[in-house]
Amino acid sequence: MRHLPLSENYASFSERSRKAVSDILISARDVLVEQGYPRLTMRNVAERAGISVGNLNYYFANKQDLLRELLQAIIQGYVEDFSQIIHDKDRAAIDRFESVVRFIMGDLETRETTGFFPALWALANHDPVAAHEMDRIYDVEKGVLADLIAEVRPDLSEDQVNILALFVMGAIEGQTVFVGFKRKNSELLPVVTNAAAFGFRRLVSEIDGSEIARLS
Amino acid sequence: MRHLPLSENYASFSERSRKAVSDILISARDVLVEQGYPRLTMRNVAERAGISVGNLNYYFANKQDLLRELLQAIIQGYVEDFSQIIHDKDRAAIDRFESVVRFIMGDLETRETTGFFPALWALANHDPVAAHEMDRIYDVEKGVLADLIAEVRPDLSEDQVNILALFVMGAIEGQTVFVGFKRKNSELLPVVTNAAAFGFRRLVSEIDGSEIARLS
Amino acid sequence: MRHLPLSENYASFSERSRKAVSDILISARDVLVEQGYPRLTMRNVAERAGISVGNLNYYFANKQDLLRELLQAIIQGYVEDFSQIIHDKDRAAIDRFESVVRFIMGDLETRETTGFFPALWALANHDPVAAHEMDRIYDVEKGVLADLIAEVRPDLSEDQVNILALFVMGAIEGQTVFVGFKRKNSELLPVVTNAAAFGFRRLVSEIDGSEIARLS
Amino acid sequence: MRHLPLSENYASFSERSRKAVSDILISARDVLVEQGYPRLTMRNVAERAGISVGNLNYYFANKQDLLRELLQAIIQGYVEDFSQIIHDKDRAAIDRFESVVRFIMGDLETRETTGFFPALWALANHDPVAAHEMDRIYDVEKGVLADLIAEVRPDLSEDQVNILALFVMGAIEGQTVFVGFKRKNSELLPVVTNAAAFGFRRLVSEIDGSEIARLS
DNA sequence: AATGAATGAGCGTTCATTCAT
DNA sequence: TATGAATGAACGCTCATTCAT
Repeated sequence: MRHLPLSENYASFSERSRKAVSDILISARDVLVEQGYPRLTMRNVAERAGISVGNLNYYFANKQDLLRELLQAIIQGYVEDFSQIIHDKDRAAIDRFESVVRFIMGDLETRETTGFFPALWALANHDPVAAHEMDRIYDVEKGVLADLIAEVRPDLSEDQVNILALFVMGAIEGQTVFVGFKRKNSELLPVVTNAAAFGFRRLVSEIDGSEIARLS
Repeated sequence: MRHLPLSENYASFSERSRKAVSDILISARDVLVEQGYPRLTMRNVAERAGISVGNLNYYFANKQDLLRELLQAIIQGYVEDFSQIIHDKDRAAIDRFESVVRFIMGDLETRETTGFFPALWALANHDPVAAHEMDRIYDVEKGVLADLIAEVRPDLSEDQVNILALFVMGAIEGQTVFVGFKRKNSELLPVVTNAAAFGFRRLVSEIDGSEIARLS
Repeated sequence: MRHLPLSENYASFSERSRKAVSDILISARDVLVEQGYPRLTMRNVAERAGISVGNLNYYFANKQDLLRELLQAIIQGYVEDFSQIIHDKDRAAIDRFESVVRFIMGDLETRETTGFFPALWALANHDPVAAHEMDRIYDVEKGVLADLIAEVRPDLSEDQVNILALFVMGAIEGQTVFVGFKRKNSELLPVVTNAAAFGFRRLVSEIDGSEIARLS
Repeated sequence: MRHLPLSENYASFSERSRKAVSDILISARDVLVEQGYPRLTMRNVAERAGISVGNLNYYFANKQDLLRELLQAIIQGYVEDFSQIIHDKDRAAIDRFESVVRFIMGDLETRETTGFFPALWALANHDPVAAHEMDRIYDVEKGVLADLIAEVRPDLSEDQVNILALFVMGAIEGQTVFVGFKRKNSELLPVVTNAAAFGFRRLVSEIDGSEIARLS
């Protein structure tokens, strides 16, 4: 599983405390991913982390705080992954674009991703903190895609590039609930990935700027 | 808002009962959509419906039953909509395919759709009833897409058609959390729809069967 | 099972009503005997009787009333049985006494008796109605025993006879919870009955009046 | 009142916890004895103990657990009393037997005994835990009686001794509901005790083994 | 007579949170 | 830091009872 990087809020903490906080966040993530948000209770997290509820409340004064830090930590992990995608300048931009698409889709089949993101999306509908963290990760993901699309299509405006990136990102993320971990068609992820790669490649390469704005 | 068709379980009920059940389901849907699943409590639903908890339990013996009927009713509404998509034989299959894509995407911006589906996806990760209802609606949606794709591309095998339909469906549904109701980029739904229409049209028209199975 | 004689309260009722009341009481008795007092709910009784709760409340305005009538009816059945014990004047009084002891003990093994009386005793500790009905049945039972003891022992005072009858009655009833229906030692009822018959016969025949009042 | 010995489950608890558990069990016993089993609710117990329902559930995770511990504790108190009955070897076995009979009967008039045992008997008809605890106490009581009877009557087989002990025990316990605390004839307990002592003494001394097996 | 619909109180239980130690 | 103890509100659900039809 992805590691859980602590936010800078904990920079000044002792190593022991950082370990405790980290253990708690890992436990919370596991509960959330394995049992869903309604079962993400302070008790369950404390039990999973092997500490008392009182102690959990010492590290996280309330559930809101825990949830915020949890979302930040999980999302930071994904953000760091995206940031590490190498922009190998030797390869054609469109090929690097396809690589990124395939990379993101490859992640959908992990238990963590399938368990976490639908919960995040649902939460973001009513929880501002979740909505904010959701924006954070997808701004990064969209930025990665937009950079590559801009390189492939210097003729497009920034807005047009942005729209394409937004669509491609949503289209990829949407696969989660159909071919994700233990989902009904999870064995089809590889071939769906092929369809995605082909489709987005064509789309990005061939769409005319005017198509984006045209009336239906 | 979409109406909530009662299941045939209630066919034999009195008009008064059907009205009460319908009111309850509408209240439950509103609570779910507006406040999210964790707030979907028997008390909240009863209060919203203007009845007592006792009476709510009279109509739905337990929360599981209420949730099942709610999911069935909501999903039946979507299923009926899909079933009504006219297969206008005068138009080319690829044009009808694009119409369907635009129709589905047009639905994403409704409050109900944006509020409901992420909740359903999250629920389906841990609740078998939700998982089953989710399968039901997406089998229909995928079937609609697959029929059209098969008509456009008689050269593809059933499996290949199915994979394309699965991808297109996931790609459309994924837009929900980015351009849905009150989401950050909801004003971009029309142009993203254009990108989707263009991209899927190209994909379906031009992909070679061998592309689907090729190694990455 | 013993029949359930309706009290004279229902003498003026139509045959149809008497049938309904009787059905309800039988259902209530069955629920009480089979499931215990905590499960003797209006709903359970109505369901068992195949009528609605509303209708049950039509016949018995509240649970107290139902319970009172139920206790009266059940106990009346036992009372009538006791009353039918033939005082065969041809046999010796002590033999008839033993017959009555054996008769009462023979009843303990029925499901109804084992299920009903402990519930009645527990109820009588806190419910005046139950206490009153309990007095009623045991006054009769004690009277039967006392009459025979008085015949066996004309030398004893009425008080002394009464005390002996009270003791014998309690001693018999107490067997219920040890050798009653499905109780741990229920297969020993016949031999325990022998011990009882022998013991009470000796006791009644041989005890001296002065023994009853002596200090321990 | 009898003290309530905590089971060894609580041996490792802090003094404060043991005090709390003990207070709760005492409160629960009082509620059960004074108000009966249907009123033995978590809320009533908590209120009686002067704590919150939440705290009650902290000590006893559910009502079943509370009931089990309560029954165990109450019964352990009686068991310990029985175990302390001195087998004074200087006196004749039959005299010691009579003493035990008188000792047990002397207990019937306490509020606790009269309130508790009928509730236990009723409960045992439908609750396996109650049935088990009931077996536990009566196995001890029967053992005490059987030991003495065997000493009095070395000519009887173990089975025969057991049957006599079973009968005597039931006969004693049965007095509870007639001459127990605040029962109709409670003032007669002393004289009934005399009758019992005399009757059982004669029975045990004089019954012939063959009487136990004879047909009625 | 009989039903179905409705209520409000109370049930056992879980929850996030607080606090003394 | 860490625990165990405590709270009060809310949870899903059942209950006896009422009422319009």
